[in-house]
Amino acid sequence: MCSRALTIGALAEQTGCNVPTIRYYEEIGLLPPARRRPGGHRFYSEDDLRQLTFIRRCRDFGFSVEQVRTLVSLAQDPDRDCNETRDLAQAHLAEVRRKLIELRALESSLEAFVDNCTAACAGGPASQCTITQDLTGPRGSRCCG
Amino acid sequence: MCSRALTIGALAEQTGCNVPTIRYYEEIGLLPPARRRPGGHRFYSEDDLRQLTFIRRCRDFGFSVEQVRTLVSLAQDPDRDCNETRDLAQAHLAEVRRKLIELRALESSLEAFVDNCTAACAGGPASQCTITQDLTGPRGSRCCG
DNA sequence: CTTGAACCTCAAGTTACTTGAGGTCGCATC
DNA sequence: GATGCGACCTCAAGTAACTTGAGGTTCAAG
Repeated sequence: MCSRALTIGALAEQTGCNVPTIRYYEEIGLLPPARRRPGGHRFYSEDDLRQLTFIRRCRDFGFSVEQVRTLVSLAQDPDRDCNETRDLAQAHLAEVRRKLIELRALESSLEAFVDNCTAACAGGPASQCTITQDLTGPRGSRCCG
Repeated sequence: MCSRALTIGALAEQTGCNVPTIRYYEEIGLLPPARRRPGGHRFYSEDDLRQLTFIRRCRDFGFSVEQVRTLVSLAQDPDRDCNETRDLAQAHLAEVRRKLIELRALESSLEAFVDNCTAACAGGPASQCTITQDLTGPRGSRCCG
């Protein structure tokens, strides 16, 4: 036997979750109800540790809680097809790639803003700042053009 | 004079915001209270259009509503220093770069998962899927190792 | 036996909106 | 002048995924 029991604090530490987050996961049914000590404190096994590590990693990897719920049930049901898991991961990969494209565009816009402002208007009034003007749009203050 | 008045619907269309979002921005004070027709309907000017465009663009660029609030007040106060605007943009740029790094790491992990699963276990039970196993961690099901 | 950290529950707060219910306005048509 | 109907109105509640707070209990050490 090797079931060192973990407190919720120890579990939190080992998984990188916060304590209230673990209780929250239990509340929403992402984790099964924890076993309890006579006094009411939760305790956890190594299996629980593995399961929460899995969940935590999925969340780190950007899966939504609902997606994680699916992944967990997939991982626990030996009859389910592994293609489902892969499809989920693949859909998620596509989403990550879309975000990457957006973020890269955002990065160069911001970079240009900052450089431009430093070069052109450093220290002037904010209403004349090139960043503000770029964001206000090319129409400027013209009217009924 | 050139003040074509816009309905909230037209404003929404031209800025890319949803109608309830505009009302929400008014409610939280990001937009000033709109003027009203006798019947109670809101209407907007070209200036309002420019201001909401600014706000919308800031949001698209990932600034939080609170940051946008600051940017708006900077843009409207001719006495404020433009360096504040630049600093905000720069801080935001740094954050975008952090996210980019994370996302790139995430991308390659997911890519590896998917490729691995396709190559190694396509169609097998999900509990044996390489993705599931990778996410469960290197410890596998060993105990007290 | 006392102290203090860690635990407990329950409720409310957070961000940035979206959705829904139930009712009103304005404009075009008959 | 009635009628239809789409766009508008308000107010309340829902969403994701937690976090924070209040107020009280348990456990382990000294």
